[in-house]
Amino acid sequence: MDETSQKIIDAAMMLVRDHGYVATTTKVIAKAAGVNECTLFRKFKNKKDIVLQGVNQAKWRANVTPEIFQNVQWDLRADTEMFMRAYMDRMTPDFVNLSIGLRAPQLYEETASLIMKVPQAFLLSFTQYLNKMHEMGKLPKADFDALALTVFSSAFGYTFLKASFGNGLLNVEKDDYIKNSVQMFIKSLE
Amino acid sequence: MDETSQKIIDAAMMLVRDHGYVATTTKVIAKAAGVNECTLFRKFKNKKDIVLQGVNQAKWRANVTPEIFQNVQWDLRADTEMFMRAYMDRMTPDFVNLSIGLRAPQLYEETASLIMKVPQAFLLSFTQYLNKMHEMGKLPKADFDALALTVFSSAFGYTFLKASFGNGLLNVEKDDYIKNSVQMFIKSLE
DNA sequence: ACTTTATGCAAGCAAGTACACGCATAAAAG
DNA sequence: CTTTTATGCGTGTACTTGCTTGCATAAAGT
Repeated sequence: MDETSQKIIDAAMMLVRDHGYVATTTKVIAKAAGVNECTLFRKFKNKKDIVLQGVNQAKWRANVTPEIFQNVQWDLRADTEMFMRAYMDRMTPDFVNLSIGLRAPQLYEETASLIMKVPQAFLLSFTQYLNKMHEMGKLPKADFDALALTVFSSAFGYTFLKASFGNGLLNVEKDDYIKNSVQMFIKSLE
Repeated sequence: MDETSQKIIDAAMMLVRDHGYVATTTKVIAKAAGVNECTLFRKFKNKKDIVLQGVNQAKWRANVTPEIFQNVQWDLRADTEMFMRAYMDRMTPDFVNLSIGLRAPQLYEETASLIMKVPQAFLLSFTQYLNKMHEMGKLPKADFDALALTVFSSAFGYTFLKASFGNGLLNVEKDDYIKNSVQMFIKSLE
């Protein structure tokens, strides 16, 4: 990926994040990237191609992959906090807004599976973790699918609401929120 | 509100829900409403005016107001389930998608406060409820702001994820999910 | 019977949109 | 030194977009 192309992609992704895909015109992409408009079309097939290549770059995905959840200590509280924090630290308001900006009918079909990978990474990893904890005799049998979903929803809900409404809606600090949510989760399993 | 204007508003809102505000053109609104395009501008100031009037209609807001949370029995489990169900029954995928479709910079400033009223209604009502339960001696002292937020995030997260990814991501049934989440919440307060 | 009101229809308009073409030029590669 | 490559610049094109105007007509109200 040459420097110019990368500048174009970066500009496009930031604009999509801030204004949505449809409202992001090739003209403003070019201006924001500091290149001539026709350069976009020399480097990329079309506008959609720019964004699609951006979505496929690691730097334009919140770095939420199964790997970030591997560092477990087999302690329920510490690990659940780690899971939530790993997600919430990476899924910044910027990335929340980007995934909404990408929800244009023209490209959603091609981006949905990528966007879905983030929640999937959390849910799969955490469910597997809970199952292993059960096998190790550290957890009673329970509906781990539903439990993992509840924990993830908590992380997701907070992140999304914060990104959308800021402190106008919720003035609970992230750390307090995580502690509180995990405490709830733990106690319910005792 | 005359019949024609209402048809126009309804068509516009459905299109915004399905394709977003920017991608919803006056041409397709007219076609979907079964009227001539110039009729839109006889009835409304401009495209934005159509959507703004739609947003202000009760039928185009999920009917989530503080009133729907009034029917409490002062039983923590029953009431928390009622809160979650009241929200989740009304906030259908259609309304989730509509609120995303409305997130266009051109009108977000004027719709954000309306969109925010839904989470606010839940959070305020539930926090007040928890405080009253505490006054009645049925609950120990706790950080009710953070607790309410966690419960709401659970409801919100499930609703949003279901609307966005359907059963591809989560095959947990709504009723199971509510029961599970509420169980978690209750136990944590014991 | 007359007037008002609501709508359709055709045409149009200024601005914008994605994208293309040809030409100039400067740097990099051979 | 020559050729290739990358880019800027101006112009252009086919189409769309939000919105307007003038005229016809049918229904509704008086």
